[in-house]
Amino acid sequence: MRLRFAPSPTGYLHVGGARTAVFNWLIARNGGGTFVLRVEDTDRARSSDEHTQVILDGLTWLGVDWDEGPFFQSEGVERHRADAYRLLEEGKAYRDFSDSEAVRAEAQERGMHPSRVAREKMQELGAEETERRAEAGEPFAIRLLVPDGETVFHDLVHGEMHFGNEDIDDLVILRSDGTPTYNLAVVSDDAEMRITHVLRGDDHLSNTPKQVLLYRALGYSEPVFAHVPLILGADGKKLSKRHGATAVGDYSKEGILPEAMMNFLALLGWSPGDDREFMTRDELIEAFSTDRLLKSASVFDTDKLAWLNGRHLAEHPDAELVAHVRGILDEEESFRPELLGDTEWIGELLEVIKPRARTLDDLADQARPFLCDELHFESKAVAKHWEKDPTSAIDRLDALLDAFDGISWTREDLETALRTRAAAMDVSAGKLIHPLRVSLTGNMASPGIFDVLALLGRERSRNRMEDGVERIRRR
RNA sequence: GCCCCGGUCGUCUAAUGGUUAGGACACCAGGUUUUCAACCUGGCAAUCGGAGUUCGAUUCUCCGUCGGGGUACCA
Repeated sequence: MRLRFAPSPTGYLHVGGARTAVFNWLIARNGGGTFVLRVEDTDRARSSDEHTQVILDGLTWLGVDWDEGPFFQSEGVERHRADAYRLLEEGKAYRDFSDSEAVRAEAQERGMHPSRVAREKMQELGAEETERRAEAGEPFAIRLLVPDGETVFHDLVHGEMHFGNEDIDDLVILRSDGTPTYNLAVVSDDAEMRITHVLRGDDHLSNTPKQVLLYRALGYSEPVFAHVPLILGADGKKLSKRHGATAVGDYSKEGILPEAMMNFLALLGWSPGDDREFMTRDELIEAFSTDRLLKSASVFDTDKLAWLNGRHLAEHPDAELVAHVRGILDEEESFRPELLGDTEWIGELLEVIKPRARTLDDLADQARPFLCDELHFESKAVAKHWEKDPTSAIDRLDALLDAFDGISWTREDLETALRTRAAAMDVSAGKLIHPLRVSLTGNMASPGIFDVLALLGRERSRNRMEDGVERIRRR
């Protein structure tokens, strides 16, 4: 089994393309096949090395690795050209000297397809004249001469497909400037690379009969086709930039984990058949099969992706999470990277912040009060728990400073001390906890307050509490 | 216009010629709790419409409708 992913480097790696890549990769890995990467850069004007690199990086990030390539379609132009000329010599294609603009206008006028007008012109011209003009160096395009009849092929997703050849135009296979067109290039390349399974987006379904005709005309053996449905935006329209993030790179920037992205993408247009949704890479490879591919388009639901990411986050190795958090917090001036060295402490921290985070960005936000000295005070928290009743807030922080004085700094003892003091003051524990949380984290919400105290340690906690008292006084 | 593809809760999906049409995300309610999450319990919610085949169709067929793709000397 030989499969391929063949993106054109005219933009970033779109999630739809990424999903196609994932499907191909999954099939290859599941069945011991070979996965080939081919960059379709025949459209020179729109292609760039930069885009190619972005696409390669995106695949690598996702964990989609290739066994062969990347090959570049532009490297095969000589072969493409040779294929086109062979068809010409064999009478399966013809020269088209006409001006494409004029032909299109005429076709429009006569209600015909442009290629049929071109075919008519070719026939009017006659073989001799055609030959003469070619020898005189007049430029021409080469069109495939579509035979009468019907083109039938099998699609793994859609079943047997029938197309009447009268609906297939005599497509240009070689432009008048000598460059091959897409349909010829893919067929020639897929044949050359001995691709056995072509799985791609539904948008290529209508191209397939043309390509099948090309395979047959060239005498190349046809691959098995599978056309997977498209991915839509939340409004049910084709996913585009106005839906927000559509590039794989956008999601990596937002703190989505690659294994979560792959998991989510695999579930768009495919399902394992049971109720499993959270799946590791290995589980996906194990479970994947083309016969469970779906026919209908699906909507890219970022909420579900976020949920899935949270699940993967919980299973992700701590060391890597720490590296990500460091990357994000490095921007922060008061960041103290040396704290990351204490693996036991970091482990405890991650344990309490992981369930509160869905993305790596969330995780960094949660970790910030513990890893940075400078707090970002949430105005809502300050207003509610400090400013509404500043006197009580100060009293309560002072009381806690006193209550915590000299005790062993453990979750249990801290809790006992706080609750005892609350009882003595005849207030609920929450009344002490809320202003305390603001002083320790600057936030409205945080992990359990005794976890926060323990994680911060005596020194940093007391400093922040004292600083809190100062801040309230100054207001 | 012509050709082609598709249509199960808001979303991702499961299922079968006969089921109370299942699960998940989201949402709502309750529990837990110092907050926010996480977690537990419960709830809301779907077979695009119309014919036909059949004892019985969500499932099979046709028509319609809606959505999508193609119809380039783009890929």
